[in-house]
Amino acid sequence: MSQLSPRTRKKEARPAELLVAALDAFRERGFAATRMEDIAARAGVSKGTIYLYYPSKQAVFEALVRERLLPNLTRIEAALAMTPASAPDRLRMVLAALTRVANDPRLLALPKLVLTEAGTFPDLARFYRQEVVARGLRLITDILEQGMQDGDFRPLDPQAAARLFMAPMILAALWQGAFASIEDNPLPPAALLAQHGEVFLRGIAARPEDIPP
Amino acid sequence: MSQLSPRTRKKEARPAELLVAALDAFRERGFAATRMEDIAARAGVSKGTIYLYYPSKQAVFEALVRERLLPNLTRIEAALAMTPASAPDRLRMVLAALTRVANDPRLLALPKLVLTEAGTFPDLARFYRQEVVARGLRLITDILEQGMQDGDFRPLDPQAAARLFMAPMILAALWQGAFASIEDNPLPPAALLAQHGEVFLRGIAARPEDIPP
Amino acid sequence: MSQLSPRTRKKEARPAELLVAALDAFRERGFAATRMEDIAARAGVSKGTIYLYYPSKQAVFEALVRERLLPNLTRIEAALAMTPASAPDRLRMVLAALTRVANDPRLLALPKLVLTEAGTFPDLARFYRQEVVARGLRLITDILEQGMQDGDFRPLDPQAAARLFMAPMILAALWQGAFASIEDNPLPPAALLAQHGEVFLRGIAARPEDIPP
Amino acid sequence: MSQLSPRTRKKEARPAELLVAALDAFRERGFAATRMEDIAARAGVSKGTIYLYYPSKQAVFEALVRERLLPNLTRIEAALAMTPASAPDRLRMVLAALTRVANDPRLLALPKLVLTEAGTFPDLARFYRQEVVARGLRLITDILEQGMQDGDFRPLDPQAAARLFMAPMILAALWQGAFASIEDNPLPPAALLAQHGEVFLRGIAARPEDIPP
DNA sequence: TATGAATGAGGGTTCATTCAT
DNA sequence: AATGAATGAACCCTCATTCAT
Repeated sequence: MSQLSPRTRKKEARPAELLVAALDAFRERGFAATRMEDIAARAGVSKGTIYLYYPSKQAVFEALVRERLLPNLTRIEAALAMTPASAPDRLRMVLAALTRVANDPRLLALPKLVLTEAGTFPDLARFYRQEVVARGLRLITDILEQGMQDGDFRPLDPQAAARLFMAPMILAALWQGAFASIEDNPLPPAALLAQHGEVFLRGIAARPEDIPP
Repeated sequence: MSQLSPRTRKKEARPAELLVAALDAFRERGFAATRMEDIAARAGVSKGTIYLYYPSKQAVFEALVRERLLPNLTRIEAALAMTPASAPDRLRMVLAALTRVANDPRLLALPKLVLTEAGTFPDLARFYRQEVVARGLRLITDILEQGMQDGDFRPLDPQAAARLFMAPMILAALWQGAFASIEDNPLPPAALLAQHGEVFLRGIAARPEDIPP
Repeated sequence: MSQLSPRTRKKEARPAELLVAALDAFRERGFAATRMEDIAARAGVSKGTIYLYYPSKQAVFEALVRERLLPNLTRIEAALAMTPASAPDRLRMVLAALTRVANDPRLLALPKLVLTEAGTFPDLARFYRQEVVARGLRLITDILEQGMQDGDFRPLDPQAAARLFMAPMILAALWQGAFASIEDNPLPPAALLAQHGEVFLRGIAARPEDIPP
Repeated sequence: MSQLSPRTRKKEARPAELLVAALDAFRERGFAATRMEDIAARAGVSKGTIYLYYPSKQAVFEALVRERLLPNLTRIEAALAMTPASAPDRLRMVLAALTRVANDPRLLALPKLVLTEAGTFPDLARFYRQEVVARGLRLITDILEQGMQDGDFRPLDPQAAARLFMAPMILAALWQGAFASIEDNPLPPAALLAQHGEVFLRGIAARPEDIPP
């Protein structure tokens, strides 16, 4: 992999460069309003070059989701598998990971784009539903169920509670795209998620008085 | 709806008919992908007729927000102004109102559309930001501050907490558009919001043990 | 004709009112850019009413030319037929008539409109060519030939000279439409035609020194 | 013109090819009635190609005026600046240049188009007024004033006389577009201008008897 | 006779995609 | 592999004309 000559390595890097350019373009204008020429210009190549690597504009979008979002999810899954932490602490770990994502506007843009464009691209929505959403929700429901068994959380519908746990993240993602440019005093995503951790953990705790403020 | 030909139906009903048709079309395909002809066909009129009532596609969208979403907000504001209820009960009232909206897919589609298309239509985003979001958030922050003063809620950042309170509503709105068609066993918005009410109220309560489960 | 009741007279006047409105509209925006609704609004009627009197927009235009331009031409022909004046004086009479037309922006607009739109309406062009241009040129060529016979004018090609005699009139007509609105110090048509009379009469005179300055 | 396919022809020639095609199309149908597709078909390219070189239909028109009409004017100005000829001879030079333009139907179509469409395109009218009309009139008024000083011309209003000098040219331009196709025995523009030179020069001469017939 | 809501063909413009170089 | 000129389908909007009242 790293034995390749610079010339070859450059060729290999091209698709990734294109995806970065596409992500920035999509972030700024949305999928529909982004022209292939915009992406090409950002990547410093010509319009036709994109088609050497991706057969269509939609394919660029799909590659973006596939290659940028999933690795983050996999990383969290791995970290959780290795730790013996309690359910509340695991939720805190997930929240910390989400906060890292939320602080990177590029990463934060991906869920927003998917949600925004899912209606127009059923294939993408299906892929995202299965590969990202389902896996992400399972992560949370597993923790919730463990917490209920351990007596840390009171009885909950894990499906609903898992979605509630993710909701502020989605809100933060959408907010940046929708109102970022016109918002006078934007609330930083990190502050939102911090408060969320407190409120949510207390809200589901079996003994709320034990939760540090 | 009516079997009468367009020329014989009453013209006063036309704008409302067009908005309903437009909302259904936007719900199904999004704003950008909806053609004026789609809206016209749904309304049982011809393309040009729309322009007798709205000067552009964007104007149709704006009318939709203005005439469908704002009245609901105004109604809640009025109801809250008249009641002597405590802060927690006020939050429950708002949640009940949100649940009513969430159970009407047409209404629920509007916030989703705005969030989805806001990037492309800064004017609309600004209008929505001021007339819907700002007013809605003030509603919640007022309640939260009252609750803190009354000793019902523990100390919170009202700006963050208000957004957290709304987050599941946004999630429900997005979910239906993005994944409704492909979701195997969708979680009803009402169930999500019910659980949210419980968790959130406990999470912010000064004495969580007083909150009924 | 004048025995009709007011109610009937009003109906009879409708077509003429429409033509006046159409002329004003055409003057201001040209034929193509004038909408039937513009004409209707000026005439104080509704769009559909125009179609009760004229089957199409083009028909309105043709009626305008037919009923407004020809009578003026006929009047000059009649005046010339009755006078025993010399050829130079006849030319001066024609010029005086043209000056009266040139001072009435409404009348002046008609030749301009025809010239402007003739390319798009071959039927109209043919009618105008035969009924207005040919008759008008014959008027002038007759005078020029009389003047040559009488020894007042030097030998000329009457076809060319007749067109030269009319050229400044055409120029004045076009000028008002094309540049009237942006011209800083417009030259009044009457001044142009006055100078033209002098220059042209001297230019074709057999004894230019006899022409008063 | 070339039998090569558009993709193989040279791109440098494209703008000029498009202008020729556009001029022919405008000549035949006028600006408003010409569709971009007409121009494209004449140029042997597709509709979209035009937009690679000109941002709008109006821009095509403006380029036409700018690149076809102005150079002719500049050429005359330069020629006059270099010659020591008398005022009458200068007028003859201008007339010769006008005759060359008048003999080229394509060139002759441009002033006609501007005059015809000026009402609808104020920007174009303003540009033409300043860059073509004003410069052209100054050319003539300068000559007229020199001629009056030299005692070659009798006292005149130079503004009016300059317009009178141009009037037959305008007439010729309009005539071809308006009636060319239906005229039975058209008078060649050259003959008209030749006679005009004679008549006008005699008409403004201080000593008409010196003017050769 | 008069209205004005409704129609729908038509055209300017955009842009994802193709392809000759 | 890379280019970028060329393509042409698609879509918003206009407005002359129609027709039920």
